[in-house]
Amino acid sequence: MSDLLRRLRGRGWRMTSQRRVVAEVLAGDHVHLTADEVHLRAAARLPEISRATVYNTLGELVALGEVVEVSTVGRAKRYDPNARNPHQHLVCSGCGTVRDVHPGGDAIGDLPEEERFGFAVGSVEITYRGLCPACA
Amino acid sequence: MSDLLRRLRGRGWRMTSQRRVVAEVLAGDHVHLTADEVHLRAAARLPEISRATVYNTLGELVALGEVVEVSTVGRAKRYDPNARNPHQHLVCSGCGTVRDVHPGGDAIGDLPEEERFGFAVGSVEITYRGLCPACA
DNA sequence: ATCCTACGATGGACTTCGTCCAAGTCAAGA
DNA sequence: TCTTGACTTGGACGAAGTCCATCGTAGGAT
Repeated sequence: MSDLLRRLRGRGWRMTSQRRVVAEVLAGDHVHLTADEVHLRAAARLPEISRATVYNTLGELVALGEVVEVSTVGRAKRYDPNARNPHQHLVCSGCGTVRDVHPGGDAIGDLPEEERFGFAVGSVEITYRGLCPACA
Repeated sequence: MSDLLRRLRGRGWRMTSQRRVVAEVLAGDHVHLTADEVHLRAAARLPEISRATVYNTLGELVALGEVVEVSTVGRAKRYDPNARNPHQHLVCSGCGTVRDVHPGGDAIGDLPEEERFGFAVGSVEITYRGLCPACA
């Protein structure tokens, strides 16, 4: 939506048709797409867009904090456009569905000083695993 | 260690020199190695061992629950031989090093009922990210 | 102890995911 | 409208991992 586009413009992003299309694809559905899926959907609107541009743009969106990379075990990275609303993921071990969840608690605070090994801990990523109603 | 080897043998694993070497490499240090590092170390003892065999063996160890795959964003998978002792991970965003940590708190309990969407939540995986002293 | 055979190992081709680069294009400020 | 440097392109490249036909061998059978 233009919300995202407006924010990007406000940060001095040079607006090109390619970047607009990628941003629109991401904002369109709140699904977790792979880079290739983003490219596919972007190409539906702008056939000449190149893979390199999609990768570049996704990387920039991640750097700007507008999108989060979701690490999936073994497969291609997925991009989560819901970055402004901090959340975690609940994954069905049966069918792979991903849902956004908002646990309470303070996971970073739960890591004791002596377990930090001098690291500057900046973020925490929590993945709940289980079976969805359909798979149970 | 022969602990691991004994368990594997007990499960009907056909013991070959390649599998023994891979298991020994993993059990040797409690470090989180990539498949390539495992191959490198295994080849130091058994020069002819192939990459495919290392991948196969690691996959089997994971399937048997003896080793856990650590998903790292954008880097090669790492293999954690410490699967029998539940723990979480602290990952350096700079160099990719992984350390085992034991946070307090009750992450599963922190997920409210209305955020579970009817899932039977069985486990939680927490990854802390930050910069290690060397990369900071 | 030796023989058999199905399971495991091999290595090279292949796939997937992603990055890099030189050259061309174009958004937006002057 | 002109200029310029940021952006895009496509193809080569690279890293990680899988596949497969063939060969070797662990370990049960004899």
